[in-house]
Amino acid sequence: MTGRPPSIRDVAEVAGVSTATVSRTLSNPDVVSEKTRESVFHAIQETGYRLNVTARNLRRQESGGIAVLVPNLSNPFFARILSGIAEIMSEAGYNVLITDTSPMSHDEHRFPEYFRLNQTDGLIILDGMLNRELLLNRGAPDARAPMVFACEWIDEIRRPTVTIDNRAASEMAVRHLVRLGHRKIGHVGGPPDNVLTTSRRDGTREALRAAGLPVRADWFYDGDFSLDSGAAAARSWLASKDRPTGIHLASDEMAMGFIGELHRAQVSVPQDVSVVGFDDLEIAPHFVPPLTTIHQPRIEIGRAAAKMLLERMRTPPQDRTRRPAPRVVLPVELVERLSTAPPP
Amino acid sequence: MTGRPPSIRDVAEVAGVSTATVSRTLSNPDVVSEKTRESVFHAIQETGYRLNVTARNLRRQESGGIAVLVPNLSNPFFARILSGIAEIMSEAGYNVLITDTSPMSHDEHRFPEYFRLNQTDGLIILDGMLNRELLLNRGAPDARAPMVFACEWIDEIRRPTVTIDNRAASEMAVRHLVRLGHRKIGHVGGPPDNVLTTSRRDGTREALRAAGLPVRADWFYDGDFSLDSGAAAARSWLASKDRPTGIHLASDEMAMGFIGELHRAQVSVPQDVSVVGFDDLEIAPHFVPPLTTIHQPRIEIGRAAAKMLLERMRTPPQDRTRRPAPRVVLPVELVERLSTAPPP
DNA sequence: TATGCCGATGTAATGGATTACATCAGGGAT
DNA sequence: ATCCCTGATGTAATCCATTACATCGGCATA
Repeated sequence: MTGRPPSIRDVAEVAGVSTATVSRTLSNPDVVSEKTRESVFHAIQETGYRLNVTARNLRRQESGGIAVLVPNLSNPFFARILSGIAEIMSEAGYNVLITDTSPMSHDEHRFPEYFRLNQTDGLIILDGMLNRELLLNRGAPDARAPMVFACEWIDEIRRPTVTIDNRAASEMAVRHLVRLGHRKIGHVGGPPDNVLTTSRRDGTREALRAAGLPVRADWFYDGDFSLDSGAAAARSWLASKDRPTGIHLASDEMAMGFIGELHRAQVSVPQDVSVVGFDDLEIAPHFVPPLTTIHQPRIEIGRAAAKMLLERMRTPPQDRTRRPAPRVVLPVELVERLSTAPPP
Repeated sequence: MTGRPPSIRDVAEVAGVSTATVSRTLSNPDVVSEKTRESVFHAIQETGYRLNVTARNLRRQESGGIAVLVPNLSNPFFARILSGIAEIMSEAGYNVLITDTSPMSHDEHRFPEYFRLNQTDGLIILDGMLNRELLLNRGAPDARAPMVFACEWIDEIRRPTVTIDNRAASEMAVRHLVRLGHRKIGHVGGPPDNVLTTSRRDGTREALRAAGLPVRADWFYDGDFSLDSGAAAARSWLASKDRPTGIHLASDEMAMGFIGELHRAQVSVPQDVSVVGFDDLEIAPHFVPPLTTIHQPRIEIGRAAAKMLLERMRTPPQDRTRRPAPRVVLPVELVERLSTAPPP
């Protein structure tokens, strides 16, 4: 009874037209006469026909999907960015393949799989630490593949980017501490080679310098954006003699890990030390204490990246390389909550 | 210079064999002679050939991908489950399409898109509130499509499931409060019709009954698993006269929202009220105070669901409907941290 | 009436890999 | 020497939708 699913042929037969007409009715309704159009739609109803996307993709030399490369899916920071991407992309009829790159970095072997030709029509990259050569040479998406960076980026690779002004954002964070009266201000950065780490650290330094405050190496702790690394930074802070009274951490997760660890040591925020995070995760306003932080418009970042990629996919390759890669910078804002106060 | 990418034909030509042999070399190396195999591999190297997955999928009547239906991507609970799924699935050569169902529930219209025939070879469903009929009748994955449920499930749909024993888990949570000496215990549940809500609430009731404690309707608050709903529950708690001294909330996010809101009202946990969550999110040990909660083996849930789906996809349809749907129940444990203490 | 054009539709090639079936060569058995 | 069998390989149909090109009918203009 239920043989194979109905194909365009069956529809054509029922409607009494050729397969070409059915196809046209579906992808370009205006070119067929109204009478035909109706009988085709009717035949589609009757047969229960559904387009075979794979066949279309094969013929059109597309894949119907795009891939998003996320450095770490467990980081809640990315969820809303992905929502934004998925929203725009599925509206445009694309599938969104989400790929966590963290296993790849250690297992280069599997990497090119994700780039198999025809596997994806485009790439949104949220991970600035991917192996450059791998990205450009080996795996199939040769230098001409539509590709946009969001949040993070890679300097040597000239591609459209959607970012925020990380430097200015960290400056804002630090200025806020300065404004509250802090004179001893520290910083916890992300992983060493990350572009965000660099810009945020530079912003922090710049703001300190502008305020005439010391930039002390022993007040600049290392982290990796994770909760645990925030806790580790807290331990360093506790261990030092001359402690900063205000700290700006390059991610909310670190800020929360930091505060959590201090709490365990009976040190309270903001009474004993003020904390400014970065990201404004959903949980930030619910944390104890509610976190002062830099708000990133994450859904917007995702949407903007998706739109940019769509545009990029629509422009023919030769035009693509010619024009300079557009750079969108979205605005951020400081959200003042209760993890900051005047110094003790 | 760079025409279209090399196809199996080009390889065949270079290797001096037929396309059939190339295909066999790739998908079934044992049947070709060693000499041929070598020359084919060599030709692949030389031409830079990559398999066109779309063509293979068309021919094999597969899609090469599976879809995961997540109720809410922003909920950090799902990240590790997705990691587990992706790990197993990409090992097996499948793409993983992650789909947030929250826009769908309101926009039924778009729903069937995701189920287009040949769009996915299987489904992992983490959302027990999907429209049953939609799932079974309309969209293409007619009743025979490989489909497994994880975390949540739908009673009327008999499919393999990977779950935890939610009822027993909540019993554990409540027993812990009882053991600490609490006699007035409340509960905050998830969204009304959710299967998890029901089982966890039942577990809570059962444990109270077993301990000879009152099950008071005014101590059972409504929530929806979100941070905000936890905060709302806290406001209800604050507003009531006769307050429970211990609360078990059906998700960590709610527990954190609850604690955060209480903190704002100068009520502290666990001094004034003890809190037990559910899930053991990454942030739970870093929260202030560190959260006592039920640990769910989330990566394992993801892995198990993926393995089950793979097996399901391998068994022919007729066998599939015949055999009873397997049910895997993974163990949970109570993690005692600092959000619980004896009652004031 | 003949010519030309346009809109609507059909015909058939195409995309790339898979695989049922056909073929062929070589070894072993009689 | 003949026949059969087996392992290796080739031939060609197939999966389904798309689209360049061909065709056809009808209307308008000369």
